[in-house]
Amino acid sequence: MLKSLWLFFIDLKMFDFQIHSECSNTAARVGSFSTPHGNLRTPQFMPVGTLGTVKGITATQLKEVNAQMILANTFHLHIQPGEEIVKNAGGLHHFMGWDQPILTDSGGYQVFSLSKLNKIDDQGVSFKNPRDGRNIDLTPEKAMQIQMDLGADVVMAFDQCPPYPSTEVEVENACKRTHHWLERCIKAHSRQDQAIFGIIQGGCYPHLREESVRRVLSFDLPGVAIGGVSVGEPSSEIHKIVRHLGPFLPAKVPRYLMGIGTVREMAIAVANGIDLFDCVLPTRLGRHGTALVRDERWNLRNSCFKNDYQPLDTTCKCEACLNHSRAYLHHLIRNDELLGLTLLSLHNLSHLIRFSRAMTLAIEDRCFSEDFAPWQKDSIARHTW
RNA sequence: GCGGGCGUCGCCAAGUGGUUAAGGCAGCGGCUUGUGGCGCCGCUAUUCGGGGGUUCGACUCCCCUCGCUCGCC
Repeated sequence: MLKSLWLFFIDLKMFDFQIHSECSNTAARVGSFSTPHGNLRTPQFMPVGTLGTVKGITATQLKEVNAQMILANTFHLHIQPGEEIVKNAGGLHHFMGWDQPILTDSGGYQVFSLSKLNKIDDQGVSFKNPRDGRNIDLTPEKAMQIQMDLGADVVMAFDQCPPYPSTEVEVENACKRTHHWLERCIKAHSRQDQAIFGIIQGGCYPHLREESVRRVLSFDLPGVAIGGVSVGEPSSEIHKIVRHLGPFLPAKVPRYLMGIGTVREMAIAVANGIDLFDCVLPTRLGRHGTALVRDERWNLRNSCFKNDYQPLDTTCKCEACLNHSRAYLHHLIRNDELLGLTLLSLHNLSHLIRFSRAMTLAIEDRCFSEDFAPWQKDSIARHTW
């Protein structure tokens, strides 16, 4: 009794989510989520650092663009260097030199998207390591053990993420499996200094989403995520899912929309009560030579930037915009210079994090609306962006 | 000076008589949403150094010419 009380106390202290401000006419809210490695202000965008590094970006640079939490990936870190190495290094924070919050994805998505699956059943999945072809078994228990060894602040339940399109029966089966696995994940997870988030599945089928959210919420976890989006469906489907699920999500915990990272999707999600995002898009676009400017994408390879000596985005204070011209970035990208990839990735991260901050300010200033589009001249939220 | 070889897109390069002249690089654009710096998709030579000729038909054969290149004197 005493012990459970004490654990409850620790739980509260380590993972307290507080709402600071709410929008009057939407579900948008400003909050903070405490973790053993510091507080996370929400709404917030998390850079993705699959292998324990946001590709091409240093921890110092991440802090300069005000990144607060990053996502690392169980699947990739398990394959290389292996959780033992990370554990022996003192955990992922020490290993990668990042002293702020970290979330680890369970690897469920990668198992289904990246590897050649051999077998999937209620027990778990068996797949070929895409690196060396060796067989790897992953179960909810194993995924939890790996994540406990990695030592992130937030760990994700091991889920089955069905592709798009999938039949109703396929999605329903994936949901059932995800719910059973969630129960096993919770049983297997024993680190009190880590929060575990459950994942809602259900594809584009509203009644399956509803059933999933009910099942996941029944475990009363410190956070909840909407999974199974950004798997190839049109963005209008993402909007529908977010709008449909919003009213079902509990107010007291952070709500995380997995894999989303465009300003439009983020704005609509925040309007429906989402607090957290992660996405590979800003860094992947950066590596492919594309910069996010306002709500546009600029391909810096394009010859129109050859003689353009203006900063990329005059409203941005990132290293790329502060110190360099479009012409220089164009030159770097054209010549496959690593620095170009770094600078554009950095700018794109800065852009989405700045956008998170703009939404926060707009909610606090009570000028957030369903269609939060501060890049538009007639937007009431324009002054925050 | 004599003899041989070669000239096809900015670069490399298929094609040696038959309908719309491969491909690669470069160039011009596009795609990218719980990450392989991976990659994918369009567009880019009405014309084969130039000029004549043979032929129903010529990048392909013949002649002249220009340019490059190798060998011999």
